[in-house]
Amino acid sequence: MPDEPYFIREEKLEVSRSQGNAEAAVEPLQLGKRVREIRLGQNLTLEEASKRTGLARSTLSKIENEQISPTFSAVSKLVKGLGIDIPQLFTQPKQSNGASGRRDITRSGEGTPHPTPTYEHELLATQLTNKRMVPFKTVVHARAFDEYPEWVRHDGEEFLYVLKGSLLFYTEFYEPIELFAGDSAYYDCEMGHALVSTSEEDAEVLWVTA
Amino acid sequence: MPDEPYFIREEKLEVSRSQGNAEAAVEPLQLGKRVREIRLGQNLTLEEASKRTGLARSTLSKIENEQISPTFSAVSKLVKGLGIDIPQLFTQPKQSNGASGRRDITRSGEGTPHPTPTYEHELLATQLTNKRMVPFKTVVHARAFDEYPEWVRHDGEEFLYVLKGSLLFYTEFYEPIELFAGDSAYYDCEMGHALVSTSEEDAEVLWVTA
DNA sequence: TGCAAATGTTTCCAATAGGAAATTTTTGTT
DNA sequence: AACAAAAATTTCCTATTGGAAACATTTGCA
Repeated sequence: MPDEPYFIREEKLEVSRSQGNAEAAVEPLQLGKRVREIRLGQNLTLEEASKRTGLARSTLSKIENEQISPTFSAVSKLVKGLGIDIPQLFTQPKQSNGASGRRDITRSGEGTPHPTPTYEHELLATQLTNKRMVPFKTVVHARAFDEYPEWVRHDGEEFLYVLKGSLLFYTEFYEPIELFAGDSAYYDCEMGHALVSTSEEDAEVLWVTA
Repeated sequence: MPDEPYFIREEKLEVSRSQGNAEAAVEPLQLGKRVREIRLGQNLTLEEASKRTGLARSTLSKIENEQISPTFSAVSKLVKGLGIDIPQLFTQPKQSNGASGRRDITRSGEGTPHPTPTYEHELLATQLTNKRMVPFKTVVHARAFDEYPEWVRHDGEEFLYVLKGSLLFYTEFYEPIELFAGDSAYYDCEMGHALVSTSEEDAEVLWVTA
């Protein structure tokens, strides 16, 4: 079972989801569909997308139709060329449709899970693509700073809000500071950062990246 | 735009989203290096990592030594099997490069108050300027939709998370929907929107605009 | 030191990704 | 409807990936 990542498995049963949004059926993520949505969302033809990404028209077609599994190099080109938000690729699709009247509701606990040894992420609003922000709720499993092999660093800015419990907020250029429920922080993600729970129960935080 | 809260307007959102530029240097070096760091950080041998990810020992070795560019399928297995934080894989650690090491902590209740008839905002992280996002916590005083003279509309996108209580989320193009603590929403702000508390106590929400 | 087990690398080859061009499908126009 | 142009898919081929096993290196221990 741990063989195929859950979001790639193709023939998996369709978990039907309650709630309005009609038609449910959370299809396991199909990278191709995702890419196609994003491309069409930008009104690009394969030819144009090809120019932007440097990938052949035929290759793009095959990727979108799930006929091949692109190499990391190809995915990188896609990401750069189409300005794709990385987490988008790893989260559920779902049509969001044009104009600026988009809306995506995520019920408590119904986000897309993404566990790591130190954090347990729950990605929110994953049905919308092309978002400026990436929101997710996280349970902080880490109990000591040395559980992190290295600083977490990436592009952009991050807003952090402590929902439950307390934690130590480590950053590369500042002293660690303890945060409690209701506290928040805003910081540049290029600066190494890491969280460590200090409360009895693992702390819970809300994170938004842009 | 009518009704745009001034604090959003003033915040100078410099949302610089790099859109697709052709060609571009791809293959952010050292995917392999990062994988190795992460694996060693977890004290795993290639053999163990192989079991966890379902990739052959030799394949892992080649990935780590940058001898091959793994397929998306392989990368996915890596991510799932080793619990890798996705953005970490696609971005460079970029060491001291960052002049950007800003950080702003806001203690619970210590934000900058900004009351209106319907909302009571508390602006967070106000010490930092030039942010991409504007986070604020809000108590929803409104008890009926008609307390709003007109739709609230402004530029950008908004993420909403219900901290306490329950409320009705009115939007211009959708049916109103009731949200409870823990629920969240992501929407385009050009679409009229408004909140109305339905719980005994005024609902509290966290808002992030970009 | 010597040797065995464990870990990591390389080789070989079958499977498959990616590009160019041919083919098919869709779209728009008269 | 018929045709042309645009867009997407498929074909064919070469280059590259990924797995099994051989090979090499390191580690641990007597």
